[in-house]
Amino acid sequence: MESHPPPGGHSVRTRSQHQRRKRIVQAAAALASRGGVEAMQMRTVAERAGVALGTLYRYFPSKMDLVVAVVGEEIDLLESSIERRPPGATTPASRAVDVLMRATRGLMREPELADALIRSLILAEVQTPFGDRMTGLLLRVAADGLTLEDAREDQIDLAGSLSSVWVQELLEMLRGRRTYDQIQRRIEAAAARLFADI
Amino acid sequence: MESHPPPGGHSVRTRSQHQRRKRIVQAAAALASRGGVEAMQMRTVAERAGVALGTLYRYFPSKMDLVVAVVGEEIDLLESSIERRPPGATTPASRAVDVLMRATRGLMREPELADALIRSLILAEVQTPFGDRMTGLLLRVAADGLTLEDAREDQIDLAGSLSSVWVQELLEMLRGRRTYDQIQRRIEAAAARLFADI
DNA sequence: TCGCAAACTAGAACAGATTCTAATAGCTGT
DNA sequence: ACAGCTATTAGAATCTGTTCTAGTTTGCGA
Repeated sequence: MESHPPPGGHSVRTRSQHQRRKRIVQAAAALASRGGVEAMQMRTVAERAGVALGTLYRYFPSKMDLVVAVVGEEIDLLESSIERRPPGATTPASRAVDVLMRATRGLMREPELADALIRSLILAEVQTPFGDRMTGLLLRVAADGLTLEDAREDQIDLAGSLSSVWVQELLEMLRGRRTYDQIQRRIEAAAARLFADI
Repeated sequence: MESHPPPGGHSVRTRSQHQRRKRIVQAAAALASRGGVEAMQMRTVAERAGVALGTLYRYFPSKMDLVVAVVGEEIDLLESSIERRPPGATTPASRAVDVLMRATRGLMREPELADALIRSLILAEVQTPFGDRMTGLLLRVAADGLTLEDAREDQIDLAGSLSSVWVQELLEMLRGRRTYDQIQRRIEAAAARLFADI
């Protein structure tokens, strides 16, 4: 239910705790990229990361928290990729499409992981930074550096909507009900309209 | 994972099997409309429906299948209500908004059940007719009688996108992260753009 | 260095979904 | 009435997420 404050409660996370946390997330990601969430069993993750089950639960109070952490890393990758090579298209809508399709291709590379992560996140009871981060990324890229704080409410609404459309399309694709081209067409259509006057 | 063919495998479902199935679904719905999915425990459902656990699993191979069945009944209600009293607004976009907000209010009445509904929709492996039905309903209502078969692909895309936005907003609401008014604002903004030239 | 609080560990315990088993009940065709 | 089949039942068993326990290790301020 909670996010994941460092174990101690009040103090700063030490280096070794940071390492441990990282090892756990990596082990989890490795397992998930094979058999999906069900292969990512808490006992197995703990074993693989070389920590006790209780320790795993100290770092990640629930499996969902762990999933969220794994997803967080994926988004980090996307963000740094965008930073490294920003979309060069000329309209806000096409820059947004660029980002989303790049993310789509990234996730397609590990379909099991993607499927597991997307599903879990959508079902998550916990507050996940996922939606907000994607929304912020879209705004930044579409409206040239606009941040979530500076954006007008209606701009946030529209970026959020585009993000929703994308997530749903991604899910459909992972279910085998959409091709990459279909997603692209739909995202382009939605972005062109939603971001027309952003 | 599977749909739910009648127990026997090949033969027609008998009356008593039909009754049994119905009792199970009713018991499940009753439990879910209180504590949500977690209150709807398989043992409890079986007990409440007066069948053995094994029998419950013969009818519904997984809890999700049971949820989907419960949800199916709710969707029927929703659709027939909308057909009984069609939205009277003047623009396609506002008729679509009308439908979606009516559905929203309907679902708000049983939040626990709604939560289960939306979640199951999103993660169902099985093809739930819901997405298509909602898309079709939106098209029909917005473009005055247009059916899924007659619609152009781009129209279906846009209606599908609006449906995605709605589902995501609904989920956020059920998580307590959106108010009704926020949803309305977002749906109106999205519909106005997506359905502008439908 | 001492001592304490927090972190860690192995493993048992618990909970709820799902599966399995052995036995019984009910129907169908002969 | 009988044989053979499927449905059903009670209950045990299994699997995995989560919690709990009791004891050990570690970091660190006095």
